[in-house]
Amino acid sequence: MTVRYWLLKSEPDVYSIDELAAQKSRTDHWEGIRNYEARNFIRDKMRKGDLGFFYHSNCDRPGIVGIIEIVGEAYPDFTALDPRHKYYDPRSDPENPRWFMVDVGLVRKLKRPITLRELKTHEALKHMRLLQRGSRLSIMPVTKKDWDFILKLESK
DNA sequence: GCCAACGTTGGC
DNA sequence: GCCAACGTTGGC
Repeated sequence: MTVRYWLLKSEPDVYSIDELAAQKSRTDHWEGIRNYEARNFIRDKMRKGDLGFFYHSNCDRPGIVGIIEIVGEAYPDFTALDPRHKYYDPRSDPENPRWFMVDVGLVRKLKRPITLRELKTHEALKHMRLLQRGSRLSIMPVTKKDWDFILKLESK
């Protein structure tokens, strides 16, 4: 079973990598995905043991700040079913849940953030979905080649 | 704070 | 099924 690689976006004002680091056993659920393509990735393609980049979006210095591991298969996003929750979606039904979440564990923070700006300077990464104009997808696959390339930047 | 690009909704 | 209007994302 081969490991897949992912990139997961979060706004640090909403949920930062330091908040994940502060959790018990540095593990938490990844809530609030409300986009069908992103949902399909986590529900249908993510597997326990896959790895992901933790990406800070909509902030001063957007970029990759850490590595996380998917620690379990997707299950229904309970925040969509709770009327008092800000992520409540009345169209989600407990019998037929519309939204899903996964649990993730922090593997480590990067030694330094690898910013979006830096990623954009590399011709080799030009094809990445993250770098496409207008790309807003919050969960996306990353090829092993790109994964390795980006991790090499960390020590440069 | 601005705004381009995007995904979703809903009238027709 | 089309597509205009809308709300959201997210870089800058």
